[in-house]
Amino acid sequence: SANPTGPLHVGHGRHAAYGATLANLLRVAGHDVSEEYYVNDAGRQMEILAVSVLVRALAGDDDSVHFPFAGYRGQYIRDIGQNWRTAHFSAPTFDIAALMSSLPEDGDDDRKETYIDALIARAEVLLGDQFAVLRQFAKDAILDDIRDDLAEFGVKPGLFFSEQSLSDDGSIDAAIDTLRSNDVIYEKAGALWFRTTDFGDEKDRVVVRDNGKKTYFASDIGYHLNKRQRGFDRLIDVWGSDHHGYIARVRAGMQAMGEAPDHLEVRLVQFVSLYRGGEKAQMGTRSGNFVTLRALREEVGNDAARLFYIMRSNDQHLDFDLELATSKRNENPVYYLQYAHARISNVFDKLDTPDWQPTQGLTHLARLTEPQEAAVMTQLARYPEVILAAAEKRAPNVLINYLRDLATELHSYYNAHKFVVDDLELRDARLALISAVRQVLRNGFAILGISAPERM
RNA sequence: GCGCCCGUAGCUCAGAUGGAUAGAGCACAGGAUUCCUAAUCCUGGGGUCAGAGGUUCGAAUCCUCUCGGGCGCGCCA
Repeated sequence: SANPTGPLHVGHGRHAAYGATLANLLRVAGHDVSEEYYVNDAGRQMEILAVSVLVRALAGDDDSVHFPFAGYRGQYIRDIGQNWRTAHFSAPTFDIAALMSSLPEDGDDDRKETYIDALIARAEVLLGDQFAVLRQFAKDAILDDIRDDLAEFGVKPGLFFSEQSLSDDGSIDAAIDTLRSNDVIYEKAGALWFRTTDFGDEKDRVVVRDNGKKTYFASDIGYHLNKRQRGFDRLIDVWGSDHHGYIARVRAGMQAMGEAPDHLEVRLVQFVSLYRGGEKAQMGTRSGNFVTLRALREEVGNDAARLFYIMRSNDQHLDFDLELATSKRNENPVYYLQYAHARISNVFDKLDTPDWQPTQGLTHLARLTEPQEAAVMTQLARYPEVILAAAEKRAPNVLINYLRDLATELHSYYNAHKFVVDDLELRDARLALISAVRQVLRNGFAILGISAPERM
């Protein structure tokens, strides 16, 4: 999931790559898998997004106009503002001065919260029904961008699930009612609390605030219950590691609903640091000046991005070296793997009998007696167990390590022996073997979401 | 203070369920191309597996503590 308040950045990319690859892996291992992207489109952040866009729509590129400290910045906000104005606000009924007159003082501290709330309230008054239209417009624009970005990255969840829809269709209220009837809800200081301590959490948690608004946690319970009710046995969540403290309470929520705790499995993804050569690249989120997933993909390509993101175990910090990802040498695992595939393809391209079939070699496999051939065959035989182990451990990097080893054996074999020899029986046996290697590489690449180039 | 993740070669990292002399790439030194792509391969030096205890016939792996790094501990999302 990610907040639809701006483009995906490099951190989100790792989550997407991990989740998509894990889904592929589980599918190949025999599971029935559905992928969902949870959209955090509820609450105040969408309103903050709306006013950020509104300020830009009214101020244009006049940077002398004050921009709220709590607002979302970046070129994309300007673009959406411009588009919204053209589509829905071509004849403004008020100007920037009216929007911003006599608001409390803004500042880069606690004051920004008060300020942005006042600005939202003002915008709602001035825009009336149009405020909801604006909010929807901004959200759709960003979600469309995220969807396109992910699709280009080979990540295509079957469902983008809206958090807001849980409030709209009463799912959250229903969940809270269930909790109430299970006697784990109580009221304190005007808020509704869920006694998660009954289920091992370290303290109880608020589900409805004293201002009547539901917390993010309430949505979480509603969402997971909803997913269970849609028939899914096992829910695998991919979260940022900074959310690890939430596992206990969400699991408590499931248990209180009468769900077995092991129906929910949470996989944490650690942070990504970008490097360019030896130097750490800027990745701060301040001023909207972060590195987007799209920029990263454009710089290193989809294949390198997909592979680098999941090359390391997901619970380990990732140093993503942009120079390494584009280098065309052994040090770059993308090329190393793909080159093995291209080399094999090239052998078949050069073959003077283009209709050659692997079955021709199967009856002569006993001719494969070289140590490199034994090594390749041993490695090939491991593929099924590696798939199962990687799926079981939820660790796509296990598959990558395997494919690297397979590529190594292939490259060594290639350098030690010629495949297309005059002895046709031996030739056919060798071609059958490398044809099998090519197939396993293709299968593995498909799981990893990277391409299998015929030539490089 | 409490919780989660982590600490393996100069650098980036593999080493699931404990098992023989701890592996790879980069970097460093040397070598291979009349032959299917050298984006490759082969050879070599380089490690007290953060430290200290413990369990075990056997520990990088399991347990405890210490040190070091990252991230959390809201009526935020």
